[in-house]
Amino acid sequence: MTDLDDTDRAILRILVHDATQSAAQVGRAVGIGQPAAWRRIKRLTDHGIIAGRRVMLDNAALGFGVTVFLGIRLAAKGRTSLEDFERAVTAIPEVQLVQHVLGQFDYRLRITARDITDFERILRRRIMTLPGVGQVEANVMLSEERRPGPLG
Amino acid sequence: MTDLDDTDRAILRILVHDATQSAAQVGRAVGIGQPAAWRRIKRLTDHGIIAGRRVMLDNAALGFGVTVFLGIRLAAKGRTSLEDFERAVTAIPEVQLVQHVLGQFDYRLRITARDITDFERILRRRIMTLPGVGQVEANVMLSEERRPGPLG
DNA sequence: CTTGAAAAGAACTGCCT
DNA sequence: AGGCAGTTCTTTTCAAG
Repeated sequence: MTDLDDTDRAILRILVHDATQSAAQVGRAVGIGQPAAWRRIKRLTDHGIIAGRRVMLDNAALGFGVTVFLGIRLAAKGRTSLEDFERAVTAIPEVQLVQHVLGQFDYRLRITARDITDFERILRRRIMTLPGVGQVEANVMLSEERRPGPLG
Repeated sequence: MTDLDDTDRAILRILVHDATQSAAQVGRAVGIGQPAAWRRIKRLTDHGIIAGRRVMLDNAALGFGVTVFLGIRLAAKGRTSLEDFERAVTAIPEVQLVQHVLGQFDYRLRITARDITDFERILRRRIMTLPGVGQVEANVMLSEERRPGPLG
C-alpha cells in the first residue's frame, strides 16, 4: 500500500472538492511548487489512488428534480438471481447507482425522476417487475451534503 | 430551463464518465470540432448543468476498505433537533455523505472505515452518541456500479 | 525540494460560412 | 449553429541549484 504524507492528503482534499484547479494552484495551496505538485498528482493517479475525474451534473437543472433511494431485498436468493437482477436493473436508464450490500437489504439503488409522478411510473413498471424483487423500501432525497471523508 | 440537444447529451455522457478528455477529443467523439465542443462545454458549465469537476478516490487504495450505509431515524423530531443532528454528524470525519431523506428514515449516511473493527468503533462512539438518534439500520457495501443515469 | 526554460498541447478569442 | 486560424495559458518534461 502506498503511504501518503500530509501534503498528499491536502492535495487530495482539494481535488476531491474541485478538480479544475491547475497543478500550480494546488501547489500554492499546499506550499510547494508547480512541478512538485504535478509530480505528486501524477504519482497519485498512477498508483490508482486518484481513480478518475468526472463532471458532476445538476440533476435538477436537467429536469430531474426527484432523487429516490431504494433498498431492495430479493425474494429468492440463488446464484443466478443476483446476476439476473443486476442485468435487469442495469438496463433501467433512471438508475444512477447500483450498490450490492449486506444487511437488511441486498441492493441499494439511486433513482432520478422528473417528478413524483414520473417516479411512480418507474417504480411500478420498472422496479416492481424486476426478477426476484421482494421487500422494497423508498426514501426521497430532500438534500445532500458531501464531506471530504476520511482525509479530514 | 435550458433545453439540450442530442449533442449536448452525448457530451455530458462522455464527461460524466471521464472528464480528463479534452474539448478536441470530446468534439471528435460527437462529430464536431474543438471550438464547437469547447463552447458547448462552457455553456453547460455556465448554465450550472455541469455543477463541478472532481477526482474520484479509491477508498480501498487509501486503506479504507469498508463502506457502510446507515439509515437513521431520529427519536425526537423537533425543529432544533434536525440542525443539531446535522451539525454533529458533519463533524465526524468518517462521514462522506449526509442525505436528508423522507420515508422510513430521516437521514442516510455513507461511512468509510479501515475495517469492520474500525467501523464498530465509529458506530459506537460517534453515531450512537449523536443527538436524537433513534432507529439505526446498517448495510455494508460489497460493490458499486455507477450508471450514466437519465442521459442514456 | 527548488527555479527557470522550453516544447507540446489544450484552452480561449475573433472572424467567417 | 459550426469551422478556421491565431493567441494565451497550462501542462509536461528537462536541466541545474
